[in-house]
Amino acid sequence: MKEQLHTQLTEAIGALLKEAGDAAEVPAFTLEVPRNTDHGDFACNAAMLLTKRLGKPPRDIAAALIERLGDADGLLEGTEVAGPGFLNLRLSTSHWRDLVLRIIQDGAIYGNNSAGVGKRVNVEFVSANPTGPLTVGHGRQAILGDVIARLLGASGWEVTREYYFNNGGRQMRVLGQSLKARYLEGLGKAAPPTPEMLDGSVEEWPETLDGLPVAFPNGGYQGNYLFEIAAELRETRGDELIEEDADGFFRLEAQGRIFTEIRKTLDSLDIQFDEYYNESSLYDEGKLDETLSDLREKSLVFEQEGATWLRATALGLDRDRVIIKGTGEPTYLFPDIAYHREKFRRGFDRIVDVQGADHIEQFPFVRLAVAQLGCDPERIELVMHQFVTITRGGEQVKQSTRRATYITIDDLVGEVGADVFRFFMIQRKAEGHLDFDLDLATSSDWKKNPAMYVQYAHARTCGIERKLEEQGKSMPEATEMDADRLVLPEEIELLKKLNEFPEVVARAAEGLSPHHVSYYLRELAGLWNPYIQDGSKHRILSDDEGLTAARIGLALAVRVVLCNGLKLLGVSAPEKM
RNA sequence: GGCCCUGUGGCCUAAUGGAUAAGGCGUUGGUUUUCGGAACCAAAGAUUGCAGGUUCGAGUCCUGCCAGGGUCACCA
Repeated sequence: MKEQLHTQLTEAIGALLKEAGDAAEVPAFTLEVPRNTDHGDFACNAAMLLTKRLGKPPRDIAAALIERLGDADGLLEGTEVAGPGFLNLRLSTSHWRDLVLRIIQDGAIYGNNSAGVGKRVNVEFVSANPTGPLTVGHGRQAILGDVIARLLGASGWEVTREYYFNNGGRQMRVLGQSLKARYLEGLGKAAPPTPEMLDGSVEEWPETLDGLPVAFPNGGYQGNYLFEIAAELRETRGDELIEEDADGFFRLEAQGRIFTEIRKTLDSLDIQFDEYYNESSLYDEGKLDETLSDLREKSLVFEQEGATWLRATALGLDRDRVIIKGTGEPTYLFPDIAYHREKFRRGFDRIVDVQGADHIEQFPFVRLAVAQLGCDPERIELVMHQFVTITRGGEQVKQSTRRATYITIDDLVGEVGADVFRFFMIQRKAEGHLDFDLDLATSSDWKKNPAMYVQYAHARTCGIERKLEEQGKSMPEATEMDADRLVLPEEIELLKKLNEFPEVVARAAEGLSPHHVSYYLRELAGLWNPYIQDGSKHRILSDDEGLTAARIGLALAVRVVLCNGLKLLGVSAPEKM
């Protein structure tokens, strides 16, 4: 419908330009739903864009356009010139009549669009190293990535959700050492570090304490989960693992168990991945060597002080970076470049990386490096998100990774539930700081809790159907739902809101901005809850059968949109609360 | 110090370059005390951090400054 209007406008503008002897292309004008409802259902800015080319005042051009547009084949009921030269277009009533029926008929697919049909997108998110439980920061990323994937899916894209499993490097080695230390400590074969050593006030650690060696590495992982794994190992294996390698058995054991826990956590949030891309496969398949020699061919690699460097300054960046350490081990950056190149080779039209603010510095290096390898850098997009703070009782909860006093996703989901957790995590745009207010999330005053406010709006639409049943009446046929009977201002408001949904989805998907959807749902619920609340003003189930059918139609349409919207957010749409 | 992100009513925030900057929380004043179990209406509250610039038009884009956060590893 919007497309039709757009086409008609383009034709009218083209005709106008031709008349004026201007053969150039029609400029890209906007056709949008104005904030102010007095400005019609759509507003177009074309006239103002043409002032220079036509040398006429914008309002005159607008008037000429209106003349040529007419009623756009019955689509429009009113057109007018407004403000500095906007074209305000009002849709004919038949459109509103059709809307309710269309929503009900489309059902689960209402709101979808075809922007990405035939194209493939890769969304990489979480990608946490299995060194410990997922924290709240990972949680934000998990929900962001998942909802972005859902939005792109609703826009016709073929989506691959990917988790980059990065199990090489020093961190994992330290993890193995930490686990082995806990194991030995429990057997009385090693001494645990003192609290002073752990909190960083002792720089040089002693090799022994009370005659026992200190096995725990400086900077090791202090979380309780390692004690638990170690205890389990002692229970099942006794002391037979003493000779096992920290970087072998213990590292793999820790990695395996922790990753299992991570997947459990993700599962509890209803997040599944299509692909766990293993860093080590880049080594096994020679992708690193290949990338290195290709970069070398471009003179982007040099040796210095025993290490191999990427000449990033040649790409306009402010410093060069080591890609292979003096030890022969690659840094994080190197496989990451090869990895992104592989994403291109795997045939994705669009590559989306969801990353935390701490990772941001990495991105320009990867992007410019793969660009040198023949990949179109425009096709990689970064969704960067700031961190999450948690507030309880009006005070910020202190978090420290080093001391392992962080709050995990499991903690939080256990407290507020997956639905509230998900909704809260996409309430703000990604680049902004997010404060997770536990008092609000667990509040018994549910009206203040936006997740439940929206869910409740959905439950209420279902309540009407139950009520209908109680009264022993049957659901009216779709054809009886005559939206012409919906004439109250609040009903028109609702119809317009429902009409907006597909555009909200399209915009959120294109801009990789899930928060548009949560805002929209909050607004729709904000219209619907008061409407249904005040039964005296506009009863839905009344003696007037025609009106009843029309309002049931409205309720069903609202239900469809709330349900679809919540589904995009991965939040359940309960029929009863 | 370099680079990145963010500055919007008292608080939290929204706004594909569009018209009178939109919600929620809180505050104040009414209405309602009942349902289809989470009430409604109204009011107050803003120089969109500051100063320039770009143009028909800037919260949005550009430059400089100020403030907060992040990051500047042969960590990941």
